[in-house]
Amino acid sequence: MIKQDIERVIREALEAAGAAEATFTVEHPDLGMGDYSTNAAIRFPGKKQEIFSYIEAHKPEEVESVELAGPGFINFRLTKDFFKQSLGEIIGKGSEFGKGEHAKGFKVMVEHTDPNPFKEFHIGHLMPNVIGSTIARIFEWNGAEVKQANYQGDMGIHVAKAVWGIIQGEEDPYVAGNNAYETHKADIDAINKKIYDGSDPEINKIYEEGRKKSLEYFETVYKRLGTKFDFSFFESETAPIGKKIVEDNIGTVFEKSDGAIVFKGEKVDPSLHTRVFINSQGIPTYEAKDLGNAKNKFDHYPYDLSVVVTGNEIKDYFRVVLAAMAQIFPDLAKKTKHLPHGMLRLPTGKMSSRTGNVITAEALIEEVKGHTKGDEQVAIGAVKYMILRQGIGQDIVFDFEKSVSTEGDSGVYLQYAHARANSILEKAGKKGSVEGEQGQVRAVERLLYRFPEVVERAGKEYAPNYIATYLTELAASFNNFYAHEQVLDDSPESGYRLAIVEAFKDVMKNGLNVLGIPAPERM
RNA sequence: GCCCUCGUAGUUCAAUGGACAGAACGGGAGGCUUCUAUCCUUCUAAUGUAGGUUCGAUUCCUACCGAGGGCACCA
Repeated sequence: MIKQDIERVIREALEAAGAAEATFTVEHPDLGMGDYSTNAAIRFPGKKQEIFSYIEAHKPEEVESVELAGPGFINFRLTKDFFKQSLGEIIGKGSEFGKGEHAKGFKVMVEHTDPNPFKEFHIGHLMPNVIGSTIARIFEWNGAEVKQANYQGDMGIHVAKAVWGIIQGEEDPYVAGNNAYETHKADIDAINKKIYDGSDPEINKIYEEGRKKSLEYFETVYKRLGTKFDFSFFESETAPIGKKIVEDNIGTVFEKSDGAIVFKGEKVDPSLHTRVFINSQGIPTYEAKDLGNAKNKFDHYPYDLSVVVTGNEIKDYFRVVLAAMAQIFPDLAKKTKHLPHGMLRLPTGKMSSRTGNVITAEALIEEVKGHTKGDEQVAIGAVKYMILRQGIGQDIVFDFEKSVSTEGDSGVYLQYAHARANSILEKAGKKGSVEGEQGQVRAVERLLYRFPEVVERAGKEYAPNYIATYLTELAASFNNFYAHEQVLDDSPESGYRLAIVEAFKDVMKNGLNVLGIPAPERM
């Protein structure tokens, strides 16, 4: 609202200065410089005074002062009344504050986590799970209709390896099968084919039992993490769909090569490469299944945007699949956004696992829980925050001490600030009031009203860390405010200060909700 | 060999082409403790190298150095 008003005045000023075509930005500068800032005048050194004067003379009523600073930035400082109103708005909207409509009517499918049955739910699955479900919530907060999908590899060589391991009576079937693949390749490949065509009743039975058990185990993990999927898709269903799509396009999109059916990506773009879509045994590979998956997902839910969250080691692979898809389903390819994330690493020697080199997600949570007095909510929040605090494409080195630190950059710090605000309100035993005397505008007030903009930007740029960073800054400014201002006294301003506490509590709670971090009322 | 990604304080991370490159932890110095596992103030310290584009570059371009990932029947 206010931002649009400022933009309008700037445009008028540029027109008046004969620079109607100029582009400019309006953004939040550092707190000390004001509430909004524009670079509109910077390109016109000769006219900056003229532009500035126009803006100053026509400033929106919510703007208290305008100043020309630095190399030509124009900074806007908002009125105390504006903050008073925004505080009232936050308290009035409560748990709705921050919800926007910029993605209203938009159907989004977010596919994430994608664990493979027969294998462990390891720490590598924590990344897509936490990031994917948060992206989904951010879109929801921006007004979109969102469905979350889990796409699971219940078919393929990795499953054949595990089934082989089960037949051998191995304690850890997948690891055993994987180790034995070089020496028993023919056997395992044969099992793979049998699983695919379902021709062997004995293998079918082993397969079905293992699959069921595995999926039940995943459900317990989702419950713990707070993930709810709207759809569960499996490679066993996308395989035939994908296979048919590929077969229908042989000669046009795909070609035969050494008995396999391949897509030559380099013919479209030299930075792409050739990939096999149906192998020489006639079994569709992951590539073909992904093609089938895209169509299958759209058939279940006609999305405007399909976000696929996976590890970034698959980035180049996905580009090739998308290039093939662009020739078959150009519309779906255009709607697909691949979101690669980094790896979650542990400091060396920090944890070891009995089963090979795999560390399960639950083992990590338990380890963190050991540092949180056994508090599950705090542990989950700590893990999620560590993942969300940084850019999603980067690898993370999980620091146990830091993750549960009560100060600084951690989930606990945010949860604690929220619980503390709650506790203050409870102790006050009364509602805050924006009608009281206001006093100085503090950093907390300057930050609170920005929350909806932060959520919007996080959605546009697929960047949950914007929200995490914002919340941390907000919590710090709140702690500062609390340390220096009397909230629980009888001064004329105390009612208003209490209102700040209340608004802070709402924004922090909403922020934690968007990130999927538990926000206990008390700790 | 080719294709991607990434090199920022001692450490872990930020920075839609903008103003003195921000935080947090660590380390130094103080203070507060009303409300938990406190918290606050202050000091310390960084853009891998060399060019280029720009009024302005951590950001864009080129080369080099260094790390990681990928490159046909795995996912």
